[in-house]
Amino acid sequence: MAGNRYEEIADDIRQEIRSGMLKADDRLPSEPRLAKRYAVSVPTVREALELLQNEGLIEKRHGHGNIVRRPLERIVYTNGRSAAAYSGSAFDTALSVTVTSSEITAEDRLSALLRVTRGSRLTEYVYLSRQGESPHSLARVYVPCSVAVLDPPPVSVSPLGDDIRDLLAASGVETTATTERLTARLAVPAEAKRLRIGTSTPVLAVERVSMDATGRVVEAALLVLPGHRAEAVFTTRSPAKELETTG
Amino acid sequence: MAGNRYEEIADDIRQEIRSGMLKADDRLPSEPRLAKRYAVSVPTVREALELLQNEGLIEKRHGHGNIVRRPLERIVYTNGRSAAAYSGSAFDTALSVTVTSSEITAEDRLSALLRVTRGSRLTEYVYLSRQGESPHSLARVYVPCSVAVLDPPPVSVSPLGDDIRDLLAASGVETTATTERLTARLAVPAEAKRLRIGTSTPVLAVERVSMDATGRVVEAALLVLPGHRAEAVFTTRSPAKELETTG
DNA sequence: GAGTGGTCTAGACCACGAG
DNA sequence: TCGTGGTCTAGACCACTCA
Repeated sequence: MAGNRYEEIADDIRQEIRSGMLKADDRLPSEPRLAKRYAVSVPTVREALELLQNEGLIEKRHGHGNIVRRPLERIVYTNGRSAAAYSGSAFDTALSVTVTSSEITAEDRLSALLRVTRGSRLTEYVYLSRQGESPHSLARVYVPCSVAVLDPPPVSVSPLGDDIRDLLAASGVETTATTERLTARLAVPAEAKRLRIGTSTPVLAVERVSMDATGRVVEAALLVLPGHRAEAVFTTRSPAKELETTG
Repeated sequence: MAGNRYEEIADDIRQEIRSGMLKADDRLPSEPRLAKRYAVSVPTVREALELLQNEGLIEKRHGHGNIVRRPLERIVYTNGRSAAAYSGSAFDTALSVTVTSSEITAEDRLSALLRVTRGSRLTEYVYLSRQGESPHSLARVYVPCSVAVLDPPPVSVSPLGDDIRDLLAASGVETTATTERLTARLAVPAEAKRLRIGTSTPVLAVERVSMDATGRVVEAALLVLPGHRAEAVFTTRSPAKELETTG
């Protein structure tokens, strides 16, 4: 089926995980040991493990071992709101979200995203959600200080920073339009470290920009969602039906 | 900066491409030659080239060489419609789209997607768009035979199969809602071969489902867009304003 | 300090593509 | 046929984790 030796090995270990022979938090045999078991060299084993890492089945820990991951909650991002599938009782640990905030200066990318002049002051909120020990998703939310200066919510229930817009609304800044730009790319090293994934793991990257009625950007966010546990769902109703009614 | 040797090498070659020292369609020196130039081993060179392949800068051709890619048009998928950025005159070759169709039987995944019973008959349209010699994007569109049997458009201008919905509308089947589900993953071998990308290249995968007013699924599509040249943009207006009017 | 994964070496052999 | 990339080997050396 899979002509490559490392794919066969990955299939075999995947089977051991799915069948329950290897359980969550178990440590795989060391890479030299796996190489012996499958009668291959260590780099071949490592290629197989890389596949499993990219699927979210194992976590590689330098100096420690290759660990079977607990199944994590899927991130569902629906029409501009996070709706992490709180799939009832399927998970023994709930999501926890930590938020840190700091004031920063808008540089090239952020000034373009928020449509403010370079050097403007912004508040940055960094949302890191965890499920048990495992980092789950990463969101960075930016609000120009000229729009509002909010108290940072020390503990949030919105892993992707949705509550910022609610806080803005509470202080009189209404969001009337949100634009999301989604791309698929590999994790950059800093993200990989934070989310405990590999640099060959695909992520769904979301740029979210919220505007008020005057077209002013009131909030922007950069979301990084590991590909193997994230999906974005958008529903559009009655498209292209305005052709007849437009004058 | 980048502690890894292969990242330094990738940076160097990237620079040569961006600066114009290496031009589109140029063949890089062979991998052993590059290894000599950088005083590293061939596998290290190959890791560097893999990075460049994943960024869409080069194309690896087995038995032939590593080729500098022409810059390709970006795929912009906006609110359920493809709006490939025909960026004016920047590209010397236009997109061409070839469509092939065949009648198939709905299996597990497709029957669930289209909400038809397993074994139902479907028409499958495969859209492969190319820019010059390079495959650009891949779309598979499915229409249940119970909904309509359309003439396949032999040449299309919609690289992502949008015209199917127009054809459906022309035959009296109106689409009133479209749901897109987007994920980031690595290309599977079959896709990698068709799109001439690598199996470590991230793709933006889109599942699109279109329904008519009765909730019947009239069309579904599976889109595969190479991550380095695709983005999906969704705009939502006045969200969460119905809270006060709902009883 | 013992054991682990991370990076890299210097080859071998096979499969593919073009002349 | 020959040069290319694709896969794999059998190590070396370093960096990290944990007892």
